[in-house]
Amino acid sequence: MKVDIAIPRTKFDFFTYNAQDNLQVGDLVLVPLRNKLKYGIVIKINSQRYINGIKDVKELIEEKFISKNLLKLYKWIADYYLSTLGEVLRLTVPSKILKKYEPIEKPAALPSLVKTSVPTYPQSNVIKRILGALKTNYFKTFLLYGITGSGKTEVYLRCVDEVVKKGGRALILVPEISMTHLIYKRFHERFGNDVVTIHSSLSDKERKRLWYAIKQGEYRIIIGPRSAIFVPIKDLKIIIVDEEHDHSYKEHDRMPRYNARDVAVMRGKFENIVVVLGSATPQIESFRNAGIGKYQLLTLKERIDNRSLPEVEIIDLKKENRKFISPDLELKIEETLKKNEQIILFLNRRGFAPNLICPFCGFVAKCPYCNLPMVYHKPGKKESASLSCHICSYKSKKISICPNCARGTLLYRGAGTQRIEEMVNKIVKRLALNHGQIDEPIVLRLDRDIARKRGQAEKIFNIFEQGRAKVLLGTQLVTKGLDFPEVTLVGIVNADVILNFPDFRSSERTFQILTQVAGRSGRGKKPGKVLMQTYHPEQYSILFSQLQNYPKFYSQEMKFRKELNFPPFSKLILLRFKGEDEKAVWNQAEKIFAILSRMQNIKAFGPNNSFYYKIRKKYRVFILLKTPKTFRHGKLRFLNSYKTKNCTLDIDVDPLEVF
DNA sequence: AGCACGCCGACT
DNA sequence: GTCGGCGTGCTC
Repeated sequence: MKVDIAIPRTKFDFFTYNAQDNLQVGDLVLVPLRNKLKYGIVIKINSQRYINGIKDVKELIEEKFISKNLLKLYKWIADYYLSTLGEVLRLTVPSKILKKYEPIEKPAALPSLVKTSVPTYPQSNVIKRILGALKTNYFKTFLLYGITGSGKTEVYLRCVDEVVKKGGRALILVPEISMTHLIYKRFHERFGNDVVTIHSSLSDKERKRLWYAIKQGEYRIIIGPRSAIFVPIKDLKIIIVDEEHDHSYKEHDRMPRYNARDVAVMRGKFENIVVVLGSATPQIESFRNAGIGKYQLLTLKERIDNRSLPEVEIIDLKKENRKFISPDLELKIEETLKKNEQIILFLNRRGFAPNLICPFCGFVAKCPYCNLPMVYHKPGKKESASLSCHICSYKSKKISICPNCARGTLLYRGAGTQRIEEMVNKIVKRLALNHGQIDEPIVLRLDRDIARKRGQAEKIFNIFEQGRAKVLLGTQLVTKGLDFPEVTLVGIVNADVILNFPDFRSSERTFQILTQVAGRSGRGKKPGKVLMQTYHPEQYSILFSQLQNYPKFYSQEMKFRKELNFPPFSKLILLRFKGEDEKAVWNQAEKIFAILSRMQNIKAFGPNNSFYYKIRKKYRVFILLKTPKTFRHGKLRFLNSYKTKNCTLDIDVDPLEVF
């Protein structure tokens, strides 16, 4: 008999082989491909496909390697994201197969409800609804919209507890590595060794072992980032997607460009289980889905223990004469430090200064590969002062004299986290605080430059949690999921960084990030305060994040989306053309644009320069397609063959960034 | 996507 | 003389 076999890390859906009759769909086999042996998964038996030169399956490795439900899911992903099964399986099957894995025999640890707390009334209402759905053993998706500090994690814990008691298993997706351990901590103290995290710093060997261990049911609670959605789990009963609006759930670099949140919902559908999407600032599409009944909306409107949301004050930077830290913010920082309370400062920009500019001729230091301004980084303990391209990571030595006119010294323009750190340290010094440990810094900076070192972020969070430092200053890393009760002041140094992106989601992202970071304030007994510095105090995402009013932001944003026919009113597909030969890239884009504009039900926009027109010497041009939501976009698959020598084409279904 | 084959520059 | 650079093209 002939069988169709999907082979991971190929760009095809499947290959056809001759085989014995004993093979079943889902089996793992070894097959010859291009005079090498490869692992593959049987996706169809009794294939009628006719093709020359069919080879034989070499060996059956493992029966029922992938379940039918998961295979259905993988096919859906390949289909929906215009990818192939071979590409999808790259994410789902360990690169080297472990033979004869023996699960460790461990006692079935009962959930240890040691640190259980009593849920509040609103929490228990929400929990009741989810538990009700769990009892039915049927697919249902909940959108848990709960404001910051309303205790969403407690809801997750309760639901997982119920699932585990009944012998089921739970999968919890979290946005990224830095957040994995925060959630892990909460689950670990409740469930002990039944919890496992899959984080990116695992070695291949450990990852492989975990994959098998999980598949064979060794753990009951699995926590991981977006790729964890693919892991086979026995008796899976619930999938929780924490901070469902987060952009790190979307893969944008390579195929398949999936969104793990949406894949989670589809997995729930195929496996007939419950999915919970949680957020204080749901993605517009998700809230819409709740509005039209596709998801069930659950709401937590209040903070736990009757704590109030922090008071948010806007500071108009137009009136502050180009100061990075306004007098109001400076005063508030001083007051808070004097009271010995903690501060989080947020600025979405790494480095010391985003521009190095000549005051005489206007020269700006730019990356030779991307033609974009280089960011000045101060010397660190190991690195010397440098200019760094934040797009391609190219680094060069810092220059002082203008290479263009040689008339004088280059100036720093703008401020990144390093510069703000310096300024805050000056404030601290002036106060001459009695800190006890002289050698420990009062101000901690956390951005990707620092978090790059393994375990460093965790270390910084721990120091801050213990109160050994008073100010935590950083980029997006300090906005997500942090729960430090002693923080009573959050300062947003520049609320506009994301707003200035030419993207239809820039308002939404601004609202999300400002609301999230504001929510870090006043989580303990003392009331919190937020100071938000902006050049656009009248902009609606700034205003509604000041009020921390998601529903109002949602309805305003929906008006704009409807007017311009953006999601959730349409479906987007982004085509990105890239190549070193500028002309070839444009030619190819024009050619495809002509084809697409003749197609029914597709509105094509472009071709346009990308916002980053050149990255690593490659020019970038895009076409945006808007289609009706119900449009079957599978017919666009033919675009995959439009790659040429000089021009590659990336296709992104449901892109989150359109520039 | 990988992985081989293939045809030109700097090395033991 | 070869090692290896990455351009090109194929995989049941």
